[in-house]
Amino acid sequence: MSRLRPARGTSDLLPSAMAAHRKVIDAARHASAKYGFQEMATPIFEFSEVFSRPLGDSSDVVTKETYNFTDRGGETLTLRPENTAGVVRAMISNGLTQSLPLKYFYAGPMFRYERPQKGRMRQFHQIGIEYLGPFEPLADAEIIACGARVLRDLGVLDRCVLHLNSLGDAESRLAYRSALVAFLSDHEADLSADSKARLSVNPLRILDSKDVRDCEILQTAPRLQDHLNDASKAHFTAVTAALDAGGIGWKFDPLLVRGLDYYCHSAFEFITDALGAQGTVLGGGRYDGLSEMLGGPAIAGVGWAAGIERLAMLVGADDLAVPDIAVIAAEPAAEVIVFRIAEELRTSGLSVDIPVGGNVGKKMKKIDRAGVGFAAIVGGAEIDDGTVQLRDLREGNQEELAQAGLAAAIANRLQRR
RNA sequence: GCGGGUGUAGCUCAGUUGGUUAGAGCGCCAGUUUGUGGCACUGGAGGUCGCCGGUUCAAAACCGGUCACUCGCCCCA
Repeated sequence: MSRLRPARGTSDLLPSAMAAHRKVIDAARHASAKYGFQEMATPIFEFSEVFSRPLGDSSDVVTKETYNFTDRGGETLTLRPENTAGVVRAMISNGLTQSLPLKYFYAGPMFRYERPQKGRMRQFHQIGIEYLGPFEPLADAEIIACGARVLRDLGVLDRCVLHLNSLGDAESRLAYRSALVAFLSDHEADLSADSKARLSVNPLRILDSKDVRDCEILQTAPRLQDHLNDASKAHFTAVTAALDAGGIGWKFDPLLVRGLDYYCHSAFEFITDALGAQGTVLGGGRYDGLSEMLGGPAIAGVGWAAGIERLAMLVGADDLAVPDIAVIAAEPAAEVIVFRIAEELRTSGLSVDIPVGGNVGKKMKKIDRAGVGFAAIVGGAEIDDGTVQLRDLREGNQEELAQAGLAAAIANRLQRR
């Protein structure tokens, strides 16, 4: 075991892992483009206020999970723990509040200081979409539909259940919050230690406690859906009607409360039981208050993010890309010719490897192990004739071809496979 | 921050009640094949047994500490 290792909670993406990530990102990019989302990126670090102001002091993400640092100019910066705040900040910074609505897709690394475990890393990667501007419930439905399509295109939707809840608007949430606090205060002595602490800081979070006694108490607690005002009820009904019309299955989950403070109305998670304790594979909701919290105008928004590592574990990797052909010099005098042929083949669109080191046998062995299907061998006789020996490694046969027009001949044989 | 599990070759793992020079499979390198891969055979390289200390005539094994990884709690993607 080497002493040289990646920092805790980080890992290298070697080609096979990278291929799985690529597959997830490509699927999400294609699916979101069908809904009109355009790819963009924000910096991976921001002034710390970008995250601390909207996420709130009660959120675990900010209180204990962020990577903060001071740069040489004395600025206080934070590695992004999620990307929604950064996207909204970008909207405000670039004056795009005059160009609504905006539909953005992003993919990139996020950072949270946590104990790593299955499906959870300190540097992890997310794909996500943000739909900025519309307050209409159809926007909620559209981004959920987009999330479902990403999962379906990846072939994992049937292993996920869409959990959906409504947190209501600010008025409904406040009314419910006071009712819940009043109820739980009567049972405070029986609550778990964590929940006691949350009672004053972030009482809604007690709803998704997994503590057994907490769950018993919550059986008789006032319910969020009973405190939704008419506007909030209408919003939720419209979202679910659209999902039903679009053939998207969902499950009402009154205990689903997302961790970040700026959520309202729709909150949802696609959850799987195939990943151990980290079941949430894609989650999001509506965040109409976020822009104002950042000091911008009141602008509505809905979006979601999905963990690439978690999806990649569900999806598995494709085979790695292998060159179409290797061009082999049988003697030193053939090397420049081989190089010239390789460049010509690449110009024609083929992917070409030039194995180095050892004799022809070693080179053949190397490309065979790599899975290359064809070898073009050039030695003294071929130099004189302007030919190559084209060997088909899968069939085991070989023929002599002119160097001129070689690309077409190879393309032809690749087609026939 | 709190619990459980695991640390032996590049990888997956054996290693008996403590006992000579720590093993296997796969992988890697080389040869049988000096212009041709797979298959086979032969040989080779590669280990401070995570680290430090203790017990012992003797420790990969037993004890203590420590570090790392891993799975959970918390929270989330």
